[in-house]
Amino acid sequence: MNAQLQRHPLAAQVADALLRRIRAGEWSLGHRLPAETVLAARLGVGRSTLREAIRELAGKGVLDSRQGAGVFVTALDVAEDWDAVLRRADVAAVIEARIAIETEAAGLAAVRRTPADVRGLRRALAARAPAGRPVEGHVDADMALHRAVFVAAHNEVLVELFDAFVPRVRTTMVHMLRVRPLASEEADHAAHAVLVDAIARRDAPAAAAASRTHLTALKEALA
Amino acid sequence: MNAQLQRHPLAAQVADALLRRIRAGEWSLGHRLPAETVLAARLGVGRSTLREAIRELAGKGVLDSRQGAGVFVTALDVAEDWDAVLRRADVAAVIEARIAIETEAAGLAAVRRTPADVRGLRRALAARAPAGRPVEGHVDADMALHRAVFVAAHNEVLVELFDAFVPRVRTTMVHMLRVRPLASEEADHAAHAVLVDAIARRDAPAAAAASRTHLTALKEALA
DNA sequence: ACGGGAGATTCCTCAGACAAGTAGAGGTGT
DNA sequence: ACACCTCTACTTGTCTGAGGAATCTCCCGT
Repeated sequence: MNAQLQRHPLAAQVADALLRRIRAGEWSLGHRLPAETVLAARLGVGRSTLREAIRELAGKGVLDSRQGAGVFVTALDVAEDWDAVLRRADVAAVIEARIAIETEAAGLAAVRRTPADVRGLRRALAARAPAGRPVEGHVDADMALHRAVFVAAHNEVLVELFDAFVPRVRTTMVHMLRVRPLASEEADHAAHAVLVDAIARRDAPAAAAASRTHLTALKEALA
Repeated sequence: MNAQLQRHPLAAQVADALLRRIRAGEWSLGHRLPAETVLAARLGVGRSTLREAIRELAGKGVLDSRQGAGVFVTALDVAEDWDAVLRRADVAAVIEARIAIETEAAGLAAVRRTPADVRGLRRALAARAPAGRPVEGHVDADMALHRAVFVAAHNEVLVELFDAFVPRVRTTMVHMLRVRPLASEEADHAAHAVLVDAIARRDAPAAAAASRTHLTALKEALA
């Protein structure tokens, strides 16, 4: 009953318990759950708490409640979220995957970039420059520049992949920069300028190489 | 589904409204929302209704509420289903993303492969060989070989990425091979053998290059 | 300048009441 | 016997009020 770790709110605990029982097959797909008042009493929680747990699972797409009819099971398990996979994974593995997609994106961007893309890249590069800001601001500006590279590559799948990586990479970088700030702001900025210039002059190998060098250094800094 | 005819409960409407305002930038990433009592009054709904809306968004991973602190924005949009993204995306874009992760994986595999990995690769290569089978069987054997490369790279994120790509790539390849079978079975098999050999003798550049030429040819065949 | 404590703020949980919607039982007319 | 209608029991939806627990802020003493 009383779990030693109470850090999760009761509603979240109830949601977990329900999901576990659904997975176990207690209520199969399409089946109706017991009425809220009954289920709440059986679980020993208030009806509001149970309702919030149901809402949480509804948000995940597992349950669906219809007024007057009942609460129904619409899925047996949650589609695994990429964010969850990345959170669980090793930081080095995440960076390696990022190297994979970003070097390729840099090469494609050098080939496909439009004048508007180049303007966007230069603007993001300039926004990255100011020093002495809070760490979050710097990291966000950095992320914006890297995203601009993917946009210039004109490949929606790669952009989506990068976006999936952002939350995990962002928190890791913020944490790292707090513990150990960059040795040289200028060198870091110069490395990014090299990448943007390579894309601007359509030099695909140079763009890919610049991207790889930068990210490999990042990987070693974080490992 | 008859979602368009269904009248949404108030809580669901509130959840949609909140998500829309979050996307619009009214509350940025990491920012705190107004207190429940304030927000409920402003929206003209009861606190429990607002709380259920918050729970629903928490289930989607957009919001996170901490007792005593407040409700915070943890993501700007809902993690979209990857299968849906890939289904919608251009085939060429999918293959390009696959090139990105697979060339990198081939290079890493050449560095990190264990003797067991090499055995697995050779077994998968042999299983790929037999001709005159139904198309699906051939494609599945091909996928198994490519997956073995990712396994040998020892990077869980890359493996997960490949697995996410499999359904889409598989159906496309099956379709293509039905319309226009391979010109030369032997040449195709030889290309894969080159890749496996490069990994076996720890030649990372050769492995990456072999992977890239093979997949680029595939991309042009499908485009 | 630094640490500690009290108060304010915020979310968490419960209970009760009534409204709104659904589904099935049972009656009615043909 | 069959189709249709109504009525009722049940279920979810919404609101209000209360008190508890966790957190943050600010002031105070050292």
